[in-house]
Amino acid sequence: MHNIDTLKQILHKENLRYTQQRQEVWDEICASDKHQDAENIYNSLRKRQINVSRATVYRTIHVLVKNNLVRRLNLDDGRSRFENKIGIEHHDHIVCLNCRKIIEFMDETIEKRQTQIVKEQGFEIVRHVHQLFGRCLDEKCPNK
Amino acid sequence: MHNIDTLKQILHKENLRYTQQRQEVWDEICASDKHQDAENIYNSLRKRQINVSRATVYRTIHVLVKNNLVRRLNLDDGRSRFENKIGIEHHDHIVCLNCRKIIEFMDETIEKRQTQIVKEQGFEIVRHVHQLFGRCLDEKCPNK
DNA sequence: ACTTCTTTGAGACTCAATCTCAATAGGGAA
DNA sequence: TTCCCTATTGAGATTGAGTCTCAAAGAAGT
Repeated sequence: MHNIDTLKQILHKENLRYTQQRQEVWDEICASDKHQDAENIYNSLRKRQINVSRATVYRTIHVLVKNNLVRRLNLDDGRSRFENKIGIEHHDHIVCLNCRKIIEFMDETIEKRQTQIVKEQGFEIVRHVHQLFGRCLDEKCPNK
Repeated sequence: MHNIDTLKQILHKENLRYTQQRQEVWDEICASDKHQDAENIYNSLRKRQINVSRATVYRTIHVLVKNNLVRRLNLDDGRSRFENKIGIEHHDHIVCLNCRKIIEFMDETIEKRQTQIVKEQGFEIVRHVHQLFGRCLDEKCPNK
C-alpha cells in the first residue's frame, strides 16, 4: 500500500519513528474525502477501537502538514480542517454558509494572475488561500 | 465628523444605543491603517485612559462587522484582525511569513473570474477570502 | 535481551473569544 | 429635570481548539 511507504519515507527524512498511531492518523485522513477536523479524526479512530490520544492526532497532523502530505484548511469556523494532498490536484474551495457544503474549484487564469501579482510586489510565494463563501441552491440546503 | 453619523446610523438601524464605548472602539479602528487585533484595540484605548472592557471591544466589533463598517481578517495566526471598510476600496492581502508585513492588492481579472466560477457552481456569493503568503525582499525583514 | 532515545496518553494548561449577571447608564415620557 | 424601563457595561468565569508536561511504554540498533 503506497500510503505506508509515503509515510515511512517522510518519517525517516524527519528522523522520526514509524508508529502504528501515526499510520492510523494518516490512513484516516486518506480514507475520507470529507474535510475533517482533528476532533473528527480522533473520534473516527476511537470508534474503530483504535487507541490514539488527541495529543498524538495533533502531533501527527503537524508532521503531515509540514511535509505536504496533508493540507490544513481554515474555513473561518474556528477549527482547522484537513485534506490529503497526495495524488490530488491543486484546488481551492467554495463554501456554502448555510449547509457548509464544500465544493472544490481550480482556475488557471486566477493561478497565473496570482503568481504575477506576488512577483510584482517582490515576494516569493509560499502558499495561498482562496475561498469563496456564499449560499448554494441545493434542494436540501436550509437556505431554500 | 462623519464617523459619528455612520455609527449612529447603524446603531439606530439595529435598535442599539449610541454609547461612548462604541464610539471609541469605532474611532480606534478608523484611526489606524494597521490591521489591529482585538487585544491591540483594547490596549490602545486603555493607554489613552479610555475605559472599555475587553467584552465591550469584542461586542462592538461584532456589530461593526455585521454592518459592514469593518472587515474581519483571518490571517491564520490564531486571532482576527480588523480594518475599516468605510471609504476604502475592496482589496485582498499579501502577507510576509517572516516579518508579517501586509500588502494590499486588487485584481480586476481575478475578481471577475471569481464571480463567474461561483455562478457556474450555482452559488450566490457573499464574500471571499484571497490571501497570498510568502516571503518579502525587504531589507529589514528577518528573511534576508 | 539490553540500552538508549523517541513516542505516547492523560490531563493540565494556554489563549482568543464568549458568556454571566449585578451595577450602570441611555433616552423617551411627563 | 426627574423617573422609569431597558440596554449596556465590566469583571471575571467559561468555553473550546490546540499545546504542553512528564511518567510510562515502545521502537530499533547492538
